[in-house]
Amino acid sequence: MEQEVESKRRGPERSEKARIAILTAVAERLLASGYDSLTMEGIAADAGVGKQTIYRWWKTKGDLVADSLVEGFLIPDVFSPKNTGDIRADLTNWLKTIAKFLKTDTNSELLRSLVIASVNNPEVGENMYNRLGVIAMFNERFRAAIASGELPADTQVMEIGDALFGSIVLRVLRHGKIDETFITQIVNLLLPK
Amino acid sequence: MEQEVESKRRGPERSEKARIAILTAVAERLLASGYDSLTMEGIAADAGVGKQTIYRWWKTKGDLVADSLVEGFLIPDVFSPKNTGDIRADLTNWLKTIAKFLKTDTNSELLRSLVIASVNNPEVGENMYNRLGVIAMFNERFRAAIASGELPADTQVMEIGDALFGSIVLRVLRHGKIDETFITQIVNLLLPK
Amino acid sequence: MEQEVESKRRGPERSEKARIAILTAVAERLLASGYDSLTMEGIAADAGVGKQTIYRWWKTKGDLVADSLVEGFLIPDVFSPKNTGDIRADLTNWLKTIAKFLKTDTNSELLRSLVIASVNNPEVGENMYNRLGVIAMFNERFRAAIASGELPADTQVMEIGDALFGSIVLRVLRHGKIDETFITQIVNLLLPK
Amino acid sequence: MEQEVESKRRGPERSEKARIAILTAVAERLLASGYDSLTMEGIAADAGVGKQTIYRWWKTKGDLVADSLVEGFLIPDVFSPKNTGDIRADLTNWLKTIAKFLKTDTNSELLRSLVIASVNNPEVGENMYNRLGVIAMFNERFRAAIASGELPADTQVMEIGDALFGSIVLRVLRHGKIDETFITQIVNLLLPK
DNA sequence: CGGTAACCGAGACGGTACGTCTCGTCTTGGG
DNA sequence: CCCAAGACGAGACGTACCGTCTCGGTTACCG
Repeated sequence: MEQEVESKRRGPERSEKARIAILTAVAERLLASGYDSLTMEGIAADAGVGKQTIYRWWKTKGDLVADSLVEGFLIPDVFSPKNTGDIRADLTNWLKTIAKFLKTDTNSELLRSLVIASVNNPEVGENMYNRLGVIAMFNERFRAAIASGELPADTQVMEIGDALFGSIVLRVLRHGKIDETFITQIVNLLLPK
Repeated sequence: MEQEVESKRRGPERSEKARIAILTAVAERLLASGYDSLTMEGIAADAGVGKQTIYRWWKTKGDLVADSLVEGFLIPDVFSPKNTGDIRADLTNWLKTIAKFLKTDTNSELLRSLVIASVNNPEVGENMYNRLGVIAMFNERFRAAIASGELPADTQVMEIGDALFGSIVLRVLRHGKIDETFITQIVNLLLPK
Repeated sequence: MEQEVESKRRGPERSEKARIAILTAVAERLLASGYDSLTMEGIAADAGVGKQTIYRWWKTKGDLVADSLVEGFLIPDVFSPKNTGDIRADLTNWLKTIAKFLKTDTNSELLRSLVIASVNNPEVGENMYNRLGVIAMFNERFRAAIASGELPADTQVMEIGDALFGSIVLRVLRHGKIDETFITQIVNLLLPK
Repeated sequence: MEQEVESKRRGPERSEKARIAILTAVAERLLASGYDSLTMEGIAADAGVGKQTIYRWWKTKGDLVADSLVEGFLIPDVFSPKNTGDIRADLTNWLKTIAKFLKTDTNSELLRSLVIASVNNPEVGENMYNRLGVIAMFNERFRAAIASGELPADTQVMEIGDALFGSIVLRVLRHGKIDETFITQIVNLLLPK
């Protein structure tokens, strides 16, 4: 991950242009041809940057992916669940957004790449949760539903979250579809009326 | 994957000794230091085999892992669920076996390696299900429970399976524990009394 | 070189068809793309022959080339010098035949290949002398000229031969021309009127 | 006013240490065991260098040999012919130096290796001429002899050179001796009194 | 205002591994 | 015992990247 800012130093400041170029190159490569083709030399070439500029600010490939993810180069900002007061409806709608996103080969391949990256760097996994709104859905929306009495206080929130997102990951790993039937079934299973 | 047997050809037959040596080497490397250190040259050296002998019979690294998995070099034969007539007890016991297996760093690292391998080769994923008894648990034990009336006929068997195994995979990816608490909670969630 | 025939042995006799196919394949490869592309596997494939059949009868690549040369697959039978009673005229005519032969890229490349082969197998060099008529020219035609009194008895026959053929080899090695001027000059130099 | 046309390159300069190590390794391998054992991997290993560093600067094995030759790693600097005013004596002495050099198996094997290398790279042949003093002998010493009237103006200098050096090459190819008798005879033949 | 420390691009370096090719030997089954 | 086929252990080929190091050039603070 990126280093912290020091108090005062000499010399030029970090080039924002280079930083953006690098994270953009990471995203383009990842989306275009998957994790295997994500080479440091390729990124440097695409970004028009020296390799040292990459290694100066990121230690590993996983850090690069994590950062590119955090900064929104990989997954759009559309996965914040709404709160209409109906937890089942909100969950279903959120799942539909995810299903739509994963419908393209590019995006499901991206998710597979992120799974690989998260093996080498746990931060990738965490950020993936964030970008896809998993945290927002379960840590916030579900907690709110409990607070409002819509759900019982002993609801196993994180277990439901893992079961739900785990189902999705498994399906994507085996190139399966995330369709309406699946959404209905999984919601019924994990959030019975 | 391995080629099919032809009708009749001339020349020496495939060396079983080499085949075993290769699959053993794959398993040893995978268990010892993960997917990243699984190099074709290393496998060949460990197995005392020419590289061409590997490429003659397997096209990709994923094929090697899939075969090593299928032939039982990676995961032991201990995950067949029992049928005591009590589906909750049988599921819980099966989960405990898996939890015990994944308790060691070696084995949880192995599962992470298999997840990576399954991205490049879907067969790895399928065979992982088989070896860990996921198929046996859900396609057989659950079906039997439905047949015996222990479970309702409309039980979403595969959805439960994915949710359960997906939870485990997610937990292992983020180096989390699979403990008794988790087992109790997930069973309660997915198989309510 | 090929093995000697034993007195009596069991089993089928050596396949003449295979022998010819192999020597033909050697010649074709050598003429088509030079010594570097002369691989044992390529020869076997071209000849429709098992590799062992080659190794059974020839020990080295050089032996193959030597045999292909001896049997006339590489250099045609047109280099026997005539004896018109005029040694200068006969030598000049013989040189013109050689010059014509070496005019094509294929043949000059062949000679370069034979030079390489002769480094690994001296027999190739000797047979090259034979096929190009060097032996016939100097060991026979020159001796005859001495016997008939056309040349002095102390003529350094083999030295002249080496000087002449050496000039040609050097020129071919450096891709130089063997033209009429060269022939006139070298004859004047080595066989002064 | 002169313009600074050369745009200075950025980045590290070529490593002279690596360059010398590589050419030395080429020479050692060539002298120790001939052209066949001259492998790129072996050179890289001997020189303590990555293979890419070789391929970065030399395209072929022949280029390596040519460079090693040019830089004097293969043939010593002792073949400049003298000018005593007696061309026959100078030629004879030069030939004796060469004969002495070629007396060892190592050096005659080296010459055979250089002949092979020159087939793939004409520069090797040219540089061999230079290092052995052939150019100096014929293009300079002979021209001087003509200028001083010691030799007739129409002397076929290069033809004599080729005939002489060709004789030597042929003899070395067939593992023959370059002895005093040979030298006397060839000088008498090509430079009659 | 000159020194100097950290930035940048480029890219050479010693390495590892890739997947392919060929070597020479060995092993089948058929003639 | 010959033959075609071809598997085998071995190892070189030339390429792609790795992560480190070294250039010359460019800021931007600091004394």
